This record gives sequence, structure tokens and C-alpha cells, in this order.
Amino acid sequence: MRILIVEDERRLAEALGQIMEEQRYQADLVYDGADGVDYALTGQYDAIILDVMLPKVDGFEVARRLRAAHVSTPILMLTARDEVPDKIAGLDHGADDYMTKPFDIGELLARVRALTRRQGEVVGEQLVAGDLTLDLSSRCLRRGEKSVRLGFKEFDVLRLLMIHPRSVVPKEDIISRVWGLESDAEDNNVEVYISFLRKKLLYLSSAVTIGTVRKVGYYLEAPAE
Amino acid sequence: MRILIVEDERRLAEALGQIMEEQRYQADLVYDGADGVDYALTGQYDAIILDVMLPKVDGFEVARRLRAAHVSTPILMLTARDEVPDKIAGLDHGADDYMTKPFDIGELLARVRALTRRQGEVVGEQLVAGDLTLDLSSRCLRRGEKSVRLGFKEFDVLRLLMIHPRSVVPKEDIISRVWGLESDAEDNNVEVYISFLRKKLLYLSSAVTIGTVRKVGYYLEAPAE
DNA sequence: TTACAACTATGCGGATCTTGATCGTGGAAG
DNA sequence: CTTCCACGATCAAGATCCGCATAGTTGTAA
Repeated sequence: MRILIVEDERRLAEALGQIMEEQRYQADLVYDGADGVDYALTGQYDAIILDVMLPKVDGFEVARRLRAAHVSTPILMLTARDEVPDKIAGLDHGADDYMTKPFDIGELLARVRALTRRQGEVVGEQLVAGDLTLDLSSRCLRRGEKSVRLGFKEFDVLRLLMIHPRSVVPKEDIISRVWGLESDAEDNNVEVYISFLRKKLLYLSSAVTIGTVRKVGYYLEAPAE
Repeated sequence: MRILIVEDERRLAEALGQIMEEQRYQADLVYDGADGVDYALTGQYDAIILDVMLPKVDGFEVARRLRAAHVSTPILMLTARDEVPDKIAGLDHGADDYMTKPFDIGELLARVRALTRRQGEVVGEQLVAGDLTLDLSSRCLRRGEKSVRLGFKEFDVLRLLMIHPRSVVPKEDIISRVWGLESDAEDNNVEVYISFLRKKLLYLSSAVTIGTVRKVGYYLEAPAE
């Protein structure tokens, strides 16, 4: 497991690095946002611990750029400010979780574990996320006893979301991957299928929900069990 | 559950054996095709994991000989070559499933479970699924008192479905295995025979039904008794 | 030729997809 | 805090695609 730590306070960064290595993670340290983006773009990390206040490029911007570049590595954002707007901004820019400084080491580790525990997992012919199981060969979505058959488009859209756990999938990506690259399909089309899917999730009474990020796209929210 | 592993790379074979035993299977290992045939002919195994590239007798030939000897133990074929021709050749020689190396252990286990979970049970010269009995020598389908004679194509299609219980058999697989590899038979052809079969199931008033997965294929639904 | 099985062609009906309209809502501007 | 607007959610409708059934044609073997 590789972790990228983006934190400008060197002492804190090094302390984090040491803690992570004690936990058998391999940790890389960088001390500003620009480097953070460069390193993270390699896509080799299993998680990124990202400070908000950074030189050159701030944490929000780092997260935004990574998501724009379709890097879906889970991000744990650190903020000194204990304010709701920051939290929302962080999550909205593509962070998967956040903590406010000062933080408890145990809690940090727990959150990192939660992030690195892959959610969209391929098991044989099926894809699992939260309490949902998507059967790839029969295009059936199951939760507990109940199951529903999905149409082709519904299936493709949901699979996309499940393959990119925790990260926002832009509408344009959904269109190009489900309707085809040269498609002139409207955004509304995606919205319609998201609506269908939410209805089916409701029918299955699944804990998983589909979240919306205005002007961007959708993501799967699978509550930890 | 007994599993036969036919694989010439000893380290891989032993790793597989260990994994299978952790899953409470009893695994026997052999390292070439000739031994593979000899062991498998005993008919005592619930599944065979069979490498394609083998000394003495290759995997295809092993499968072919076993099927020729009416040993119907399910075969999961392993191939290093990720090519369609191999896949088709494997299935055509009598393999039930295949995986390309390198493979994911979880997926392997899932596939083995799928193979051993089979409902279509061979009893002597007949195949059983739910309340149906398909006589392999006379091509008669029986349920209770009534029975019908099946045509060759009907028989082949139904046998395919019974051999893969609960799992969706793609139309293309049906075409390649019933009509032959290079066949240009239309999908409609399959549909026609499915239609015939359903009519006969109805006539027999069997509890077994043939389910459809749009754009993919068919599966047998055998209600638990 | 007749009988039977395999294959082909066709129209219906239902499932799925698309489109457009309307309603709700979050967030920015005032 | 309220208003407004753009965007998203949902619905209804029509269009389209696909599978099913049936009927008709071809091929083959007795």
C-alpha cells in the first residue's frame, strides 16, 4: 500500500510518514500542492493525505485537478479550520473524507484504512459496492433477497459508478462511455437513468445512494458497514 | 468436494492445491496430461482445473478424451494465451469454463464454486435439473410420467443449459457449441429452438423454465424442490 | 413421395431508450 | 433573508429495438 502525504509543515509530514510506515504503508512526502498534483497524477497511490493550506496550490485545487484528470485515488483532507464550508468544499472538490487538526492518530489510521479498503470490488463475475452486488453476466442488481434486472443503459451507468468508487464520475464521461464517444446525447439522458437507478436502489432498500455534484457528475455513496 | 489440478508448473500447482485446501476442497495434483486423463477417468472429482500447455497430452486433448469417455466432470481450463481462438477451442473440446493466466484467486474460487454448485447432475446416462431428466442416449426429456423426444438441435441446446445451471449461457456460446465454431447461424435460430423447448417444457408441465437475459442469452431456472 | 428436422422470414408485443416538458432546489446576487 | 435563476429530477409520450411465435421453405433420409 502506497500513501502520498501532501503537507507543508515538515515536522508533521515526517511524523505522519513515520506513523504510516510503522503500519506497513509505504509513504511518500511532498511539501506543496504543485508537487502533490505531479506525484498523485502517477496514479500509483492507494490513498492521499492532503493538507488544505499549502504553498503554490491549495488542497482544494489539488483535489479538483486530480478529479478533473480522472485520478480517483481516495483523498483524506486535513484542515485546521473546523468550519462546515471547508468540509463541504473539500468533499465537493473530490475529497473522500476529511479531518480537522489537531487529530487523533488512531482516528487517522482508521480513516485511511476505510479509504484503502477497496469498495468497488470485482469478485468473479460480479461487482460489489456496499450492500449491492451487480451481476455482470445477467445484468442483475441484488441486495439481500431482492434483485432487479437492469436495462443496458442503466447497467452501464451503474457499472461506471461502481468501478470508480468514492470518486465523482463526470457526466461527460458517463455519456462518452455509455453512449459512445461521438454521441450527441444530452445531459438529461444521464439524469433520467440516474433517476431510474435511484428508484431501483429504493426498491431494493439499499444503503447505497447516488450522490450529485452540481455541474459535474455523480458518485456512489456506500456507507461503511 | 474433490478437485483435480492438472498443471505442470509445480509451484503454481502446489499454490493452487494449498488454496483449494484452505477452502476445504480436497485437491489432487498431477503434472502432465496423461496422468490427468488417468486420474480424471476415475470420475471421483467434482471439478478439474486444467492447464492447456502440458507435457505429453495437452489440455484440449485431455478434455476431449474425458468427454469422449463420457466423463462429465466440470473442467475449468487455464490458458496463458489470451486469445479468442483458444477460448473457443477449449469450450469446444468440452471445457465448461476458462480463465487466462495470470488470474485473480478470488475469481478462480468463484468460478470453481460456480462449477461445483452445478444442479445439472449426471446420473448414469442422464442429466437431471429440477424435475427434468434428459436421457442422453435416447435424447428423451422426461418429467414424471410424460416424456418427449427432442431433435438434435433441441437436445444440444437444452443440454448446454442443463450443464450450466443458474448461469447465463450467451447466445454466441450456444451457436458456437451447437452449430459449430465457424457457423454463421443467426441468433434467431437459437430463439426458435428456445421457443420449441419452452413449448415442450409446458407440455410436460415442468417447474423448470428457461429465462431470458436480453441481448445476452438464456438460463435454466429450476425451482428448489 | 412422404415425413421429419433444420433453417428462414415476418409481424406482434413488450421492454428499453429517447425526448421534451414541467416541477423542485441549491446557491449566488441583491 | 429573500429572490431569482440555472441546473437537476421526474414524468409522460413516443420511437425504437429485440425476442417470441408462427408459418413457410429447404434439405435429407427412408
